[in-house]
Order: sequence, then structure tokens, then C-alpha cells
Amino acid sequence: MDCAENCFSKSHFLFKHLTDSELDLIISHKDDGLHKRGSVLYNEGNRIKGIYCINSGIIKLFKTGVDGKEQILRFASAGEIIGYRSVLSSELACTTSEVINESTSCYVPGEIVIELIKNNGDFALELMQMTCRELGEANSYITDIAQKTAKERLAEILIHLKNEFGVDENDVLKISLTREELANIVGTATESIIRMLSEFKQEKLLEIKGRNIKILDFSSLNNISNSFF
Amino acid sequence: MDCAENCFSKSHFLFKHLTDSELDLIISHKDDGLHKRGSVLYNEGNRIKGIYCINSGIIKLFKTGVDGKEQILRFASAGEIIGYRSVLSSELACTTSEVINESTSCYVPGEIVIELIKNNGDFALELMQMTCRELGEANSYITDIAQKTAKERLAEILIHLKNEFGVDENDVLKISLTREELANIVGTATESIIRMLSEFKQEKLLEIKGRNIKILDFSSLNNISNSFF
DNA sequence: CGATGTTTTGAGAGGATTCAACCACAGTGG
DNA sequence: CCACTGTGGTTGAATCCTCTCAAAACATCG
Repeated sequence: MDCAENCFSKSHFLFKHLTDSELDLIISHKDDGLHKRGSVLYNEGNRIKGIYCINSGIIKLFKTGVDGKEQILRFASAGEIIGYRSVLSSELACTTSEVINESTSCYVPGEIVIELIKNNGDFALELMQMTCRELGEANSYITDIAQKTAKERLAEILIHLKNEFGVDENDVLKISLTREELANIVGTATESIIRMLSEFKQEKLLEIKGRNIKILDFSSLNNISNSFF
Repeated sequence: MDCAENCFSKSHFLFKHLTDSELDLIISHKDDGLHKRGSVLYNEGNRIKGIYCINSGIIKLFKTGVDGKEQILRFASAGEIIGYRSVLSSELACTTSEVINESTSCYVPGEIVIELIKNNGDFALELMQMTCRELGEANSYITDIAQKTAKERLAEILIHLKNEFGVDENDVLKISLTREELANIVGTATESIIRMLSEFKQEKLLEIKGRNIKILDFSSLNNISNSFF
């Protein structure tokens, strides 16, 4: 439950830039928490006062569209931070963050983060780089979703999920999502996901048992996805 | 052609945080340029060494999809800066920037910007806020493009273009785009844009003369767009 | 075991793309 | 001067991809 391992240590890509006293400052103000599947760290539209550093588990970040349909924008797992966008831009939260796999995280008040940005140039720069990378990924996804077919996008997402979360000892994707959640990433209907998954299964690209997905033919899937991984 | 007015002045949202000596530093290293319609500041995949601050005109930023189709991600006009994402994340440019309306801009070497981030906390914070706002917009657009129909998106874009660039004395949108460019924002086919525009025209929502678009019924268009402007 | 949520399958409707042909217009060069 | 060329805009028809709706199978859990 303590975030010292995955977050506030010298091995963390972002917090490694902090001095010992800055680390002490953050640690003395942080607030650990354990969150079960389905619980929400913050809701779209909330005023967020701090950031969350994820120590374990998986969080999904999504927006709610006009008809109430979720659009999943990204996931966050060990070492990643969420909520910083709203804290830094002084805007309301533009996403809801909900736990997918039971998660421990710690909350750090926004003033502390802003203080660190102002006083520690390396920290500021690293945080900026992180934000810029995320923006680059968002731009790519806009292009994909605007131009690719649902099937191409599903193939791409499956590859992405493997790269981001890896596989277990049986080569099964570590992250397991409902069909609806997959649909809410790809931006399509649940039924379409089901049809495409069973199509991939028939073509021997995947093996599926419930929510467990095993990629059998990575390169064919990669070809279908039309991307450059 | 001098960028002192729109960029490097105390009235600029970002550069106002600089001290006089920092402003002098940036001004002594900047490089002004005039760019005609169609000219490209940098291409997707380029390694960018500095940022461009736009003094006048309009630039479109787009990614090129698999089949060579452009996806326009945003526009930049007076006072805005482009290229900073790649400079700060140390990644290759993820977009191409092409001039739509003849533009003057000035180039500032990346090292200067990074130096300023490290040394001036307020500047760093403001730049971060700008990036975070852009990220928020990108997230919204992902949701829109994934969930809305092409018609809803077109209505939304038209409203957006009016809000961002305004209208002239005849109430005509100041930014004029080809049908293809509109299609490349909305994420649809050129023919679809043509059909939808003439549909809007028939319903007396718009008046169209070539590339000049005049919004006659803003609120109906806003209703169609299903958004919260 | 019933109750609830998830997954699956089918059929039909609808939105959007593609392809093709055609027009308008501006610029080029013989 | 006029044919030639290229770009941008328009329209129609056929096709295809996806969505929606509905119903049934399945799973999970208290």
C-alpha cells in the first residue's frame, strides 16, 4: 500500500528529479488509498485538488459522450500519475477515473506539485515531456479513429494492450476487459466487437476464453492494424 | 514581420512571465520568416530543433494517415506556438504544419525554451497549462469522433471555426477552407461534406458562396452538434 | 436456485464511402 | 486565341460497414 516503491523513489522517471527534501515533502503530504474494482477516484466535471500516483492495479480513464456511452481514453497502472491535467490547467476533470483491477494509489495535493514545478526545472521539464507524449498519442488516436475501420482499430488496440500490460505465463493478456469496455476504447458497438473477435478467432489470430485473450498471430494482427509498431 | 507585437511581449499569455532579460535573450535568438500559402514549416517525422510563434496568418497542423489522407488536428494563428510538443518530448514531429493564410512567424531555438522552463517556474507552469488544455481538447475530440455522426461533427466544427477565427463585416467565417480540408477535420469523405453543407444550406442554416460560409442559424447548428458550447 | 449482468447471434435499417461522370474555373503554352 | 491541363466542386448510384433492436444463451453470485 505504500507508494514509496513505485512512485516516490529515485527510480521513478518523474520523481527521480526531486531532491531528498522534496521527496520528503511529497511523502509527508501524500495520502495512500486502496480502491476496489468499480470504485471511482474522481468524476468528469469534478474539481480535482491533487494528483494520484498509481502504485498497483489498473485504472481506466474515460469521458462520457452525449448518450452516456463511455469513451475510454487511456489506462493508468503502476508508476503512472493521473489527474495532473486538471490540476495543472485549473480546469474541471475532463475524464472519470475508475478502477478496473484493484489498485493502490496515493494522493498528492496539487499545491505541492505546482510548487515543485516552479522550483525544480528538471521535474517541470520531465512532467512536460510526459504531457507532450500523451498529447502525441492522443493525436495519433484521433487520426486512427477518423480514418481506420473498426477492425483495424481493434487489431491495433489488442497489440497495444499486449505492449502496455504484457502477458502472463500462458501468453494471455494481463489486462482483461469486458466486450463493452473494448468497444468503448475502439469506439464502436459492443456487438461489433463480439463479431470481430470471433472473426479473429476463426482466422486463428486469437484464442479467447471469456475475457481472457491470447494473441496467436501477432504479425497478422499487426498487418491488419495498419500501424507502425 | 516582427513578432514583438503578438508574441514576445508582456501582453502574451505565455511570454508575459519572462523577465526583461529573458525576453531579450529570446528576441536576440529568434528568426523571423514570411510563409506563403502552401508552404510547410516542418513535416511529420522531422526532427524539430525549435518552436515557431505565429505572428499573423493561419497554419494547419495535420497528420498523414495510412492511405495518405490528412487528418487536421488543429489550427494555429496569431500568438500561438507550434512545434513545442516535439521539442519538449524529444520526439520526431507528429504533424506537418502547412500555411493556409499567408503567415509571419518566428523561430526560437529549442535550447532557449528548455532553458526558460528550467529557470522560470511561472513560464514552465503556463506552458504546462497550455499543453494540458490542448490535451483536454484532444480528448474531447476523440470522444466526438468516436461517438458522433459526421453531420453532428460538421456542425460542431463550423461553430468551432466561428468561435476561434470569428467573422468579417458580412458575418462570413474569416477562415475559408476547401471542402477537402473540412473533410480532413471532420474525418469523413469530401463528398460527404459537400452533401451535408448543401443540406445545411437547404435548411437555411448556412449561406455558402464558394469557400465562404456564413452561419445563419447558430442555435440550430449548435443543437445539431450536440455539444456544450 | 432465481436474479442480474454479460455474451452471442440474427435481421434489418441507415449512414457513409467509393467510384464515376460532369461542370466550373484558372493557368499554361502552342 | 483556343486547346490543354489541373484543381476543386457537385451529383448519382451501388456498395459496404456499422449500428440498432430483439431474443436467446450463458455466467456469476448471493
